[in-house]
Amino acid sequence: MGTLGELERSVMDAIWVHDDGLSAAELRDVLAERDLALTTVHTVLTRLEKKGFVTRDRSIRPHRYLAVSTREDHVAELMSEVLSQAPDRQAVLARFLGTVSEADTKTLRNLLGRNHSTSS
Amino acid sequence: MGTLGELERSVMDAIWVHDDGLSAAELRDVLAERDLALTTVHTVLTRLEKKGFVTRDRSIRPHRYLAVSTREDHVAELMSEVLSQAPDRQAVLARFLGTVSEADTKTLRNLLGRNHSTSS
DNA sequence: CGTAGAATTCTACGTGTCGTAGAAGTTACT
DNA sequence: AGTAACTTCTACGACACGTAGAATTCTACG
Repeated sequence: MGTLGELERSVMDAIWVHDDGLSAAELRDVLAERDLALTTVHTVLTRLEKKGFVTRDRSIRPHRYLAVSTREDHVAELMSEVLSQAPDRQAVLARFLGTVSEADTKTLRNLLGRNHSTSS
Repeated sequence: MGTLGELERSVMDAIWVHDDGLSAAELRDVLAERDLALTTVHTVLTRLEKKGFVTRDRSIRPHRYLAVSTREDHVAELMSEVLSQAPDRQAVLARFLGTVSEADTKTLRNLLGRNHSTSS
């Protein structure tokens, strides 16, 4: 239930870039290449709201649409979800490390380097 | 184009468990709870073949269906795909580490521990 | 070699989601 | 109150997927 269509993704991308939120009209302009009707944008926004990806500020008139979570949080959550699809997490993580770039592994090493767990 | 429907996922799960492959009839039995017609299983298998998730051994008569890659490889690939959805990979990885279990971080530490890159 | 029975392929339909947007309703400002 | 902008309602076509009947192709046995 967390899947996004193509237009929906584009809209989310735009919203994620604008942390202060945008109105439907602004969104239509940002997505100008698509040349969408304003109502189309509204429909998508309503669906994204229903899916829990955006909230809207109804207190001001051109309602402003805001992302519920950052793109990074969203993607991280998706990764966890995906990881949980396989029973053998270790095997998945091993293969995952094999597919990512050197820079990514370096990042992970850094992040894991500090904050060691002193368990058992 | 790498999405699986619900039945498709169930079928893949069954195929992934049986590394030696299964026939359509065997699959129907494995998915007995669903009480599917054999033709339904065939349709799904054909679609999964078209999507590149399974191959079939056409040399023997009850064709045997085999997974193209292991579930772990598949999931790892999905994770990489998802990760690439955000431009700030570092931020995603940081949040990702925040969402996974202690055991997972330990696994990652182990995997990253050895095999250091001696780059420049 | 012919044919029955099993297996495979072809075709199709119902439902749900998504891109798309017109029409109708609501709000706000003058 | 009228009008222009904004929002909601409703809808339709396309596509994916679950589902499966009908048609075709194999294969083994007599």
